[in-house]
Amino acid sequence: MTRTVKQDRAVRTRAALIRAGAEVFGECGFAGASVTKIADRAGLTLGAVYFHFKSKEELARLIVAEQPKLVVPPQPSQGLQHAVDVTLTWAYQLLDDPVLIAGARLVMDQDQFVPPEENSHQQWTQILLRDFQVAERRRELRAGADIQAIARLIVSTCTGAQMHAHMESGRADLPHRVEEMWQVLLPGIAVPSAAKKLEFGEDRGRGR
Amino acid sequence: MTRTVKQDRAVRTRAALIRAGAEVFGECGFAGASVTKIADRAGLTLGAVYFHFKSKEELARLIVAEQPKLVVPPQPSQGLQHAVDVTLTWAYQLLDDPVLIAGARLVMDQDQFVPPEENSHQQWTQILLRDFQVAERRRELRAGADIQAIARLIVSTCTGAQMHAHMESGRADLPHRVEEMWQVLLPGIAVPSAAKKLEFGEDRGRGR
DNA sequence: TATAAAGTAGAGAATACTTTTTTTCTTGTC
DNA sequence: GACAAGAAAAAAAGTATTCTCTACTTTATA
Repeated sequence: MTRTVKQDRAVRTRAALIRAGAEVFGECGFAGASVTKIADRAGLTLGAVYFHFKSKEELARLIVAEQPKLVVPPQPSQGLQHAVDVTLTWAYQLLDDPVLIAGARLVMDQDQFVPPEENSHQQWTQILLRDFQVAERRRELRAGADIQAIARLIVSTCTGAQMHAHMESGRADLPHRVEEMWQVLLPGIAVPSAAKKLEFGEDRGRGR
Repeated sequence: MTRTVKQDRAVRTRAALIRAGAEVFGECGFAGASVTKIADRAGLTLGAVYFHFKSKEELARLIVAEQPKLVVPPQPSQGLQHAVDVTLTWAYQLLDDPVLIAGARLVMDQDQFVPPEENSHQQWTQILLRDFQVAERRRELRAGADIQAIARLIVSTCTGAQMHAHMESGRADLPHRVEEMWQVLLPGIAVPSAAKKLEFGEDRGRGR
């Protein structure tokens, strides 16, 4: 009997389809992106798309699920600094990563292909919440801070900032906006001594 | 020659179409909303839609343009308080106004039917910017506050908060989130004496 | 009653997503 | 190295829906 493993050509075309899908979803949204457009963008045909993915929904779902794995701060950190690093890394990486761009664009379309419990808002909120729990133990936060509310606020702000930045500058000034966000937010949530120690800038977002 | 004025039946059906359009756009986004669905929702036919509106784009454009006029705080105010009032009014009205809901949903789809200079981000940012200019003259803001940056930040946050609230609670907790936003933001932008005087709560959003 | 406004009904051409069929390529075995 | 078998991709077809436009009919006004 002839056993055949997955060919690496298949691995490549699958990656190409995910990339092309991310690009088109990022530009047109879910409903506006046609499978034909995606196949064309990848230089492939409809058959290739439907060989690798069960449906347009599944392709979109995989692209959204891929996201959190992509955002890994270049330098180790904890607590408040880690929260800062995650947002900055996300902002810088969003400048040229089609998958992250698609994730941001599909935020509102998610209900069409993602089960309610897995939406990206909650994913990001959980990540930040853990950082703030650590920050709380390290006494970096003001007394009585509602860390759940703060985590949600930051995710909201980043989501909105991405949209503004997309429309006004092609996202180029997103990192700057994220940094501004922290400058305005910090006095309200962190103790001054902890806020003073935080590091920002490009180093935090894409390594030195 | 027989002159005939616009019949008020036409006024009613036009309003019904705008409402139906807003509902469907709000649920499906621009590309996902079909003109057929809109006509069905209004209990009318395709012909009626195209009699009143040149195209699907035009209908969406009108719905987005309608927005700022809809948000009028119930009580007169100025400066910082007016900024607060506008955001709260917007949040409360968004709970049950299909046109505002559509405006929020279409934020990312705008490039498909709105000329770049008229996008809703800039509309709202301008409104808040004027409030902050007044606030600055009244010495409500901290020295050296970048009011342009703050205005953008607030619009971003409201945009993002609407999306989170939509997914997690059907928007029910949006006013609460907006109020939380101000509580966290104010220490960073306003002088304590001015912040202390601000009023929040449902009264500010939909009258007493 | 005549005229224009407002709506209905339906057609057309394009495009949508998906499935099925056919071809090409790759791999393992002899 | 040739051959067989299955994986990968192309090609094509199917079904449904898209947006828009063009008659045609109803309704309201003067």
